[in-house]
Amino acid sequence: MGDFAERLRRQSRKLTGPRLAILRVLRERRQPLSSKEVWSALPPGESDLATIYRSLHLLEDLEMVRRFDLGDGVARYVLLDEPDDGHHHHLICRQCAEVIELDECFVEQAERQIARQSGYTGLTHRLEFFGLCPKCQPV
Amino acid sequence: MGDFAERLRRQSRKLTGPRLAILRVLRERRQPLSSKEVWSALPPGESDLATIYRSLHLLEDLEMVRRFDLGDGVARYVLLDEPDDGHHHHLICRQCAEVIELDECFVEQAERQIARQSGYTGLTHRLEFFGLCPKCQPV
DNA sequence: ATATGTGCAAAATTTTTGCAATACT
DNA sequence: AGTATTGCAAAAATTTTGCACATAT
Repeated sequence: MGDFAERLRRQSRKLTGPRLAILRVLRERRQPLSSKEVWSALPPGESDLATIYRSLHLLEDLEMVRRFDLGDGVARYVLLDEPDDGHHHHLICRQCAEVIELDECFVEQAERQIARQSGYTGLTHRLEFFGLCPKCQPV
Repeated sequence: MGDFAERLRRQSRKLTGPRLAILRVLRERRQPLSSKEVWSALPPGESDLATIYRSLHLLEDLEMVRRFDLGDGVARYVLLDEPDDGHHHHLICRQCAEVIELDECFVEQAERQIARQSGYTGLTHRLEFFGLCPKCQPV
């Protein structure tokens, strides 16, 4: 966890109790969590929802956390374990929302070609797979 | 536009003024639009925001429209021109939110492999590219 | 010491819902 | 005629903000 302290300090941001707590929750449950879910996971009375919203925004800016839209109107976040964790994609169960990380990424070449053809620069992408995990499949 | 009437009728849903208006707006501006944006695009006093929310939900269920999350907390929608429009991806300018449709999709093989390895079924995916369009690039 | 961050309460935003009146088929 | 849908107003739900106090560096 020392790494996070480091990265916060570098931006003259502080490693506070609430931020640590949030990071811990995101690390335990590895699913994308909404602000409210993080808040419920913390000891009652010991955390403030507004603080969690603010912290998650900050952590997103610092790229310690990644916003993740599941398609209902709620922002969820997952921990990015390493600073430049490279890059991976997700496989998400439509039913139980289990998330599997896929570590390969084969989109890079396509990205280069698209950049060339469109004139766009600074390309990034987001790729997510959805399906039914084995446990959720009808028998 | 007759096609939409057809598809609504088949589900015993009605082709009403507001729905037509919404579809027209989505067809003219081809960008992903939020409920409020659709509402502002319509003659003032002639449309109700709640109706637009309800209509967009319905149209999404009927797969005449597709929900599109740009990452702020606002649901946007684009028209799906054909019933099974196949499948394409988007290239979105981070600055001006211009959207370009990419009609090729090269993810299908990967999808098959992931399904095989993970045991997931019914795989679908979502792939979006982000970048700076030529007009938005710093000189 | 000082800038950054928290907690609380209040506000702003986005989305949903109830119900009587209206419009489509 | 009969059901689906609208419009309005009110409520939920989510997210943001102001400000005095607290905390990390």
